[in-house]
Amino acid sequence: MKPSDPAPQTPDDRPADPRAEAFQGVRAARRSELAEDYVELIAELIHTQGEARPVDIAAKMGVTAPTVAKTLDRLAREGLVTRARYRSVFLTDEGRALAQECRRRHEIVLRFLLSLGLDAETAERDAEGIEHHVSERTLVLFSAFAIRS
Amino acid sequence: MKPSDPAPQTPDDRPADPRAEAFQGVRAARRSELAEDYVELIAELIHTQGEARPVDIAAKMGVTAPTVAKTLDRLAREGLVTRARYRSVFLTDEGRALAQECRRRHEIVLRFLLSLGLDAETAERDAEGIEHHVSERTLVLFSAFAIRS
DNA sequence: GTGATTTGTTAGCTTCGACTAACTTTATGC
DNA sequence: GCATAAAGTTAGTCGAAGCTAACAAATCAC
Ligand SMILES: [Mn+2]
Ligand SMILES: [Mn+2]
Ligand SMILES: [Mn+2]
Ligand SMILES: [Mn+2]
Repeated sequence: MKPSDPAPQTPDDRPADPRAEAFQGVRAARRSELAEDYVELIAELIHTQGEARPVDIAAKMGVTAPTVAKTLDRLAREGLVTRARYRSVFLTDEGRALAQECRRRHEIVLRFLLSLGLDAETAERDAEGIEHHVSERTLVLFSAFAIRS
Repeated sequence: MKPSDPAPQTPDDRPADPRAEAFQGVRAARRSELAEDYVELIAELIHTQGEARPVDIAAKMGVTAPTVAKTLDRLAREGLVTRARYRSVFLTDEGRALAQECRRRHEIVLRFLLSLGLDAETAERDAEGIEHHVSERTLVLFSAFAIRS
């Protein structure tokens, strides 16, 4: 009869499966990871060096200069940084807020791993990846554990 | 100029910066994340349903069927799965080994988060992302903590 | 001030991971 | 057995993130 009446199994963008929701959440986090690492690093460079130059960003990130340039353009498009040709990079208010939030998370995760007994180098490496995948709830527990230990 | 620069030159493909190494490690982990989630899920489907069908993979992953098809082709190219047109998917020995390893990590991270006091839903969601960024050393500490608590 | 070095940009290439649209094959219902 | 529904595939698009090569601008050394 009518092949279009019952709306069978995929009601629009509903996953309907808790697992699918988890994976979608992870994919969403993955999309913001790079922006987060960039603004965090830019804030740090501005703080320690006085300015954030693309060449330093490239060195710290371990990528080439053109990669940095393209990414910075994207961040500018997204309103996180401002830049002028051949000049160093600045954070917008939004970028600065994000950087601060990221730094906080990074710190919490790092201190937590260290308080668990992990060596500094591994802790830094793990934290750099984990920080983008911890919920606010988990951060609360991490903080509590680190303080109490 | 800044005389505080510790690494004045970048001779080969050497990062020379510990931070850059961390970021490169994270990027490497990112590249295997999807393959890991797929083989883990495929193993689970084979175990619980008897077979791993693309339609079920798509539902659990929360993506569309063509996305699954393309990813499965890539996994086949990489020697992790085998497939025949219109048939369900099988793991190679290598794929099965990877799946087992991933399941182990996933379990450790999940149990750790739960033992910290996190609710089940958030724990599952966080574990799905974190699992790809924990070193073996960290896993040891996670296991020890979960057992001890 | 000029030449060399460093830094930054642009163009173009590649792979990945997502999507939609359109099609084919397989399975189901009756 | 056949029509229809479900599952799977193919083709094509898009943006992100990496790279190299080549060039332009800025800065340094002197
Ligand atoms: Mn990070
Ligand atoms: Mn960080
Ligand atoms: Mn995962
Ligand atoms: Mn997993």
